[in-house]
Amino acid sequence: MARPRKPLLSRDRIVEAAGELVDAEGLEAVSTRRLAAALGVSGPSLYNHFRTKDAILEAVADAVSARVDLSMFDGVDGPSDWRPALHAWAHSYRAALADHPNIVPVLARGPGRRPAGLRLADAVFGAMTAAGWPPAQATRIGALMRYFILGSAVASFAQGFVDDETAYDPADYPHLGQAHLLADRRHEVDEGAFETGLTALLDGLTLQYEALRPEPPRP
Amino acid sequence: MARPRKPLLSRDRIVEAAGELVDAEGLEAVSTRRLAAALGVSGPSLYNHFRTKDAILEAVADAVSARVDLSMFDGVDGPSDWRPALHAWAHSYRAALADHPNIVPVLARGPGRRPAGLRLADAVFGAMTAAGWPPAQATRIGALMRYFILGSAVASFAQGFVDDETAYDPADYPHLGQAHLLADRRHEVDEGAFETGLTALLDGLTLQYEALRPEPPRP
DNA sequence: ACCTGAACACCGTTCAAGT
DNA sequence: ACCTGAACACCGTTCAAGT
Repeated sequence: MARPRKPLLSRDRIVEAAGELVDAEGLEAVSTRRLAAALGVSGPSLYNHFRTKDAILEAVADAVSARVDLSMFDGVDGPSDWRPALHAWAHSYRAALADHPNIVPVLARGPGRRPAGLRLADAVFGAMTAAGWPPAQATRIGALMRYFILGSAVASFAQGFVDDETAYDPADYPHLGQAHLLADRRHEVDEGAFETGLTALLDGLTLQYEALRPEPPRP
Repeated sequence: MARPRKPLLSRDRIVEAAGELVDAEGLEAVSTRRLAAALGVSGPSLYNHFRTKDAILEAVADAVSARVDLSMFDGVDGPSDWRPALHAWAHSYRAALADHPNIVPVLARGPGRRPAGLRLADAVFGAMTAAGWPPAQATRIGALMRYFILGSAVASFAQGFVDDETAYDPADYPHLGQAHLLADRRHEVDEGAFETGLTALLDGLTLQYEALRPEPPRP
């Protein structure tokens, strides 16, 4: 066959298959030939729909961003709204990344020109300024939340340790006696740390917010 | 030449050259052939000193971990010490990563069996427990600090936006009108966000610490 | 022990050729 | 317009051969 009457491929089909391959086997497993084979097509065909392999991965990443709920920012317009919105958003964001951890390194490169990534950045910034944060602070909040959430997805703590008791010699690492157990409890550990960190972050931001708009002095 | 009387290579020389290549041209630029050429040697020679290319990158990453100052944890043994220690450590850690941003994705995979990475995890955990944090909380602090610090290095906010005004159509992204300026001010923006986030995190942890050991009730 | 060139099974991407 | 096979310049890694 040369050209079929109905196109065999579409951008959507390619992105879907690429996403499945990334989820199942990781970023390194995605080659144009492997992906094409999964779609029943030859390697170079993909280049009729995307300029590069990287553009395909960007599209996969953006599809993940698109699943992050932003609706909690809609009603934000005062001092009492921003905290719960940020909390709910952070959890939605993290959940989306946890569903597709292998693509996170691509997301970490930034929104660039990816529409869903940009919508996300726009929504946070808009909501924080609406809540009364000065623009420079709103930018910082968007940035630091990004650090924490992406960091939690890309730099899992528990998963970073090896499930091998002998790897952690007490003579070298006196406090890592239990570290080999982390791998087993990794969801528990990483989720606990995420919630603890998120709460600390929001508590700390609340202090800064209150310092920004001081209570009227009591008589 | 076949085998020279003095070895041409050593693990240290390889790690040093690999680090320079990563810093100068990025992770993707490191191929065994390119690295070997920089060392005046043929590709397969490297396999006499490292089992895989990945092991070389792990060694480069560990050399970066080794430059993180841990001395501030030495004297920690009470309630007033942990916060400044954590603050100083976070800055030292971030500075080390900022010097070698291209290797951060390798570091993000976790300490695994890398000695410097393990020493770092050991020191934080040891200091937090010494300061009176319960072990489960100490683990969480190590994890959440890791998320934030690695996240700030791997998921730069300012660098994530494109330096192109037309990329951010106000109709699509009403609040990103200034986003194209972020690239220019990226150090300022990312450093400001890091400090703001770190302060918030430590403020929040301080609240948790105080809740843990309540003040003796006032009569 | 430590280096070499040849070889293997892969890559991403280009391009002329087909319909 | 959209697919194909052939081709190019690369990869990581193995291995027999050399000293």
